[in-house]
Amino acid sequence: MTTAFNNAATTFSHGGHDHGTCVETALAAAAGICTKRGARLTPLRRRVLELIWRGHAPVGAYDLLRALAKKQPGAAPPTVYRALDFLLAHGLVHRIESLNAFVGCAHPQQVHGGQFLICSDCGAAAEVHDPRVDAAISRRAAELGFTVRHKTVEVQGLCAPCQDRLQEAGHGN
Amino acid sequence: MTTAFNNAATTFSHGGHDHGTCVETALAAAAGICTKRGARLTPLRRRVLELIWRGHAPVGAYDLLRALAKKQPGAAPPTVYRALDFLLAHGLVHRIESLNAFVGCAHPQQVHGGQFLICSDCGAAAEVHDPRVDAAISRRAAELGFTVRHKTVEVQGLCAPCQDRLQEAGHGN
DNA sequence: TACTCTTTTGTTATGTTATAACATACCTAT
DNA sequence: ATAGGTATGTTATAACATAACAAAAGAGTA
Ligand SMILES: [Zn+2]
Ligand SMILES: [Zn+2]
Ligand SMILES: [Zn+2]
Ligand SMILES: [Zn+2]
Repeated sequence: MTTAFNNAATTFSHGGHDHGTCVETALAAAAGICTKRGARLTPLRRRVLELIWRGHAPVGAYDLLRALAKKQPGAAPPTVYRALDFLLAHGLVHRIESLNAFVGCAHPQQVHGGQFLICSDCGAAAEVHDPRVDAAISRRAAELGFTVRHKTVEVQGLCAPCQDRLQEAGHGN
Repeated sequence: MTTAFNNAATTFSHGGHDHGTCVETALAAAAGICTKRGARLTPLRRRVLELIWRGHAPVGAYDLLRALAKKQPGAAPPTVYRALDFLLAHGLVHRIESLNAFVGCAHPQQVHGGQFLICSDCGAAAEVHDPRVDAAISRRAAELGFTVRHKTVEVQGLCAPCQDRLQEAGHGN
């Protein structure tokens, strides 16, 4: 089997993976998608996507702005929010509602509402697509005559490595 | 069977229900819970809870502040955020992350993370507790070694009455 | 009662996130 | 070239949230 990048295990591996490959994969996928759709992944938009992919933890718009402003003094809030709007519209990033922050999409090929596991300790957010979760929500909504437009599932907790680390640290107490 | 207040059908009934009863039920339940716990549902906190229960649509903190300020000129952001902190801590209201807004809890007796169906048209948010949704999320998290602390499920879409109304309006086009 | 400790509320200031509105630059096609 | 659309620059402001300290109110005790 081929190595799967941008899955939950990779996200929570805390640097124990080749993150350069994550970024390359994501940027290449984004470029391909935009070309196919006739959308323009301009240098600015590409730069913002790159900044978001600096890690697996969701990034705030003003963090992006600060990073952007280092090489681009004219950058202002609309600069980054417009880029984010573009990236969101094309499914290249997701907004994490409970953090007011943005994270790169692990599977931008198909349209989807994301389900996220967010580690309270290391901050990483892993995108998962559990059809059972999806089906359970759809089923319940249908029972109530509710038409679903978008599902938000965000689970706060501790990833396995952080649990282990915290437990280890606890031994000393 | 007794009439069930504050369920999804009631929430989406668009005024076709006795909302006074919703409010009374909620305030009485809140008072009971606070008494039992030795927590103080002060006039201010009670007033904020009452304002949140003016409808079934989530309310922003600054909307609450404006409403509060009419009878209480000294009210400032901390006034309302403190009251909200209290109400959240005691499970009397929920925060809707995707709206930065707050809604009354329909079942404050037991601790729970809420699942919400939010109508994009009328704005109402119905709290549901589907054990299958809950179980599916827990199961998936467990498979990935992720320890769940809090689940956020917020579904945007159209409630049945709004669908019907929009479809009806569409006939004229 | 007077005291003291704790909780709640008042008050001012500031931090953080997001958008409105209009100007300019840049592509693309005729 | 030039007109129309898309993207970015720029300034201002709206919307959401918290920090920090002061004053008041409640609850228990001497
Ligand atoms: Zn990576
Ligand atoms: Zn972690
Ligand atoms: Zn009601
Ligand atoms: Zn509705």
